[in-house]
Amino acid sequence: MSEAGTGGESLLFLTDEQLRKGIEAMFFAYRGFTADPDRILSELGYGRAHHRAVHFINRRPGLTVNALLSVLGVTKQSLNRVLRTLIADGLVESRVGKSDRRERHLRLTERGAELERRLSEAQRARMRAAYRAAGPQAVAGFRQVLEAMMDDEIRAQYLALRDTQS
Amino acid sequence: MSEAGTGGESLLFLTDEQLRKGIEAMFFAYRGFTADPDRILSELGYGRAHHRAVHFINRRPGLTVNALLSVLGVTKQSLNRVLRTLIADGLVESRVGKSDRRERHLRLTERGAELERRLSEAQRARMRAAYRAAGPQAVAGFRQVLEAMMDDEIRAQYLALRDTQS
DNA sequence: CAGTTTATGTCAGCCTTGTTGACTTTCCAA
DNA sequence: TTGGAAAGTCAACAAGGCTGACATAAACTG
Repeated sequence: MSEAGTGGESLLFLTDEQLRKGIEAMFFAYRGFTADPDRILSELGYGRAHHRAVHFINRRPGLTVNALLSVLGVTKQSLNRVLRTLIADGLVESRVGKSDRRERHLRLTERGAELERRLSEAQRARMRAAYRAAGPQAVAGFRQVLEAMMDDEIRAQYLALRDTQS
Repeated sequence: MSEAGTGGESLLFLTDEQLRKGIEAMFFAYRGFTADPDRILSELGYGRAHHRAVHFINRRPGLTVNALLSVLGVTKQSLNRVLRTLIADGLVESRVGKSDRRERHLRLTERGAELERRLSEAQRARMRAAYRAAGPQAVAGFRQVLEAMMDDEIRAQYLALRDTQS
């Protein structure tokens, strides 16, 4: 795994050693990525699962339980537990669907939106600092590698969501 | 990436919208990042915690429980449970410290090393594909952003480990 | 209209992996 | 030599995954 490559480009960045550094960087960076929201959440007695639900409900207001399920990649029983507490606490509202009354459409209440802003601002602040430190070109590369790392199915979901207005 | 900015550089990459895309990319990519090892682990009745322990024991053979604890960022009780099963299953060996007999020094057995190779090769394969697809420049940016995203303390640990031979 | 499928919710029970508290063994310093 | 600190272990609890079974309501299909 080394030395000069085909196409006149070095392949040194594909050595096991380089890959290992990337793997460890991913592991440690993800800890930082979730650290700030985690602190806020634990004050309120919530966990990461609540954050994820709130995030995607904010992103697609009115989405159905089923849609949320498939974005999050968890079972309905697992999501339901989280959703139940968010609804009981008045952060999420569940409305019966107009055209299909079996569906429940989810949206954040004003209080839910407030929590969402608090969580996402904390997460953005760290991201902003990292982006600023690394510069625009690094950020473009960062996004490229992450997108290439996703499962095909997940990437399709991500791309469909990516350029959507919230 | 265009426009004029302070210092002659565009700041469009720091908009909330761009940050949000990065946050979601991180979320979905991490799922892909762990997906392959997770499949192998669940066949064997292990979880991600076992993977992390095996990874870092392989990286620093002979490290103490305490050292492993601080790399992983969990409590010793939590780690102990995982370690106990790995030792019972003959994947990890625990030796009483020579100079300080309170310490336990951990290393992989041959079977443990075999599992480690299987797990890390699966993870590297995905990483390699992503790196190859994105190219060396993107990879450099990827690493820069990840490093900037870590907590200061964690980054120090990561950097100390980064260029160490395993 | 009867029967089936779909969307959702709920209960029960299991597992992994985090937590805190209490305890033992060992080391070291006063 | 004794008391505290450090390393590790055991016990018990909680969050949040999972599966399986089942209920309800609404929609769809023959």
